[in-house]
Amino acid sequence: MSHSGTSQARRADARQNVEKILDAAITSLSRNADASVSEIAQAAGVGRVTLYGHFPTRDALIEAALVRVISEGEAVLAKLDLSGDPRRALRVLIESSWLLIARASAVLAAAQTALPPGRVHQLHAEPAQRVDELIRRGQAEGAFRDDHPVTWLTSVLHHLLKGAAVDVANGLLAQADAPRLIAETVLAAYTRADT
Amino acid sequence: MSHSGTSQARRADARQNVEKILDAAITSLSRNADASVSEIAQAAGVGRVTLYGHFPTRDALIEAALVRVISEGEAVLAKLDLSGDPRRALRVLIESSWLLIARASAVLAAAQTALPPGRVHQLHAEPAQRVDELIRRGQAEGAFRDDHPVTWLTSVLHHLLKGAAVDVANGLLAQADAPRLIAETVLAAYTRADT
DNA sequence: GGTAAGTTGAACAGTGCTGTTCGAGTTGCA
DNA sequence: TGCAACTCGAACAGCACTGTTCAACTTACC
Repeated sequence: MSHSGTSQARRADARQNVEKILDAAITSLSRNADASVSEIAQAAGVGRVTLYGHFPTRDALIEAALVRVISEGEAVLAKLDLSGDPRRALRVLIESSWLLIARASAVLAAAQTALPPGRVHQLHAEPAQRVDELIRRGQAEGAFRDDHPVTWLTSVLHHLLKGAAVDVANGLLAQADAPRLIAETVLAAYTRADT
Repeated sequence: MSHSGTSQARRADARQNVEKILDAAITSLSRNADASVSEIAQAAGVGRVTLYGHFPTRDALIEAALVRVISEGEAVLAKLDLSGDPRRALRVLIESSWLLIARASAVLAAAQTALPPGRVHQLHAEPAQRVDELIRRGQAEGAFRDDHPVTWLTSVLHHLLKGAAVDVANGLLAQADAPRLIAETVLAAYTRADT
């Protein structure tokens, strides 16, 4: 029952419960950024005490959920072929990962208030850099506008993804339409307007 | 001391305190979406009991703050000349009101979790429609792309404004650069990209 | 089948919040 | 000057949550 350690020789159901809890944490935190531990435990179909058996504190649970959702995102990102035309690459990136990224940014927001400042950015740094490089390359090749700083362009991508997720959650936007609209909008935003 | 009523014959310092409280509520909620009543009272330089003297409940306070920040926005919006070239109008709209709108959306987010669902949208409907009409007109005149639904275009504007505010708060974006970047990005996003 | 590992609800202490009451102190205003 | 309006801190009850303990239970695994 000792939480973590070197993660060895745990009984099958224990490991399974950790998974269930993390899943429940991610979806619960997505719906409500300050979901209670009881709420998450219930969503996981597990007793509250069991949860505390695996995670010493609520913050630790949130951090674990964040790590998980980020590594999920990393896994998807790593599989993608982001070489070649930057505009195509960006489209691929958005269309194949927008749901995951939406989940991620929901948990990210939840973590932002619960974890020490900087910790989130630290965990998020690696996958973020991958996107960063794509955009930088796009600028260098003349595919994306270079009159805006990279940080702003990545920010735009981030906010539009997150915003679209919010819209879907609020029923203002259909799941199916989202990826296309996001991709077209981001590509347009990355292009200098004539006027 | 009776809260509200027909808002008459209140002593000067009382009215003044209500103002101080609302101001403090707006700025406090902008920093922290679930700021406590004590926090807000302290920020207003007022006792907690005094605050409860003016607002019966935390939710009532939040609603009042929302009403106030929205009407502030309305006041700014109403003063603007949004006729003529839609692209120019949109630029004017963003540059002259982005700070206010940022404040508004922060409080809006805070209210979203504290007020009954629909209430926020209800209060927000009027000023939102004004922007709606501008975008609709822009589409009709061929100034904005019409292959995306109006709801999405307004959403894009909304999310970019809010996102920029977050970036500024996090030190990722300079106050001074924000309006220009937002305006140029939104205008680009409203323009069909060649590719 | 036996045993250690894991789960569970009940119950506890501690904390921080909301909203209220009270009594004493200030202060606008006529 | 006087009084009602207002403010204020202290202190209260109620609630929800976080973590912890315990003793009984089920279950994976050899």
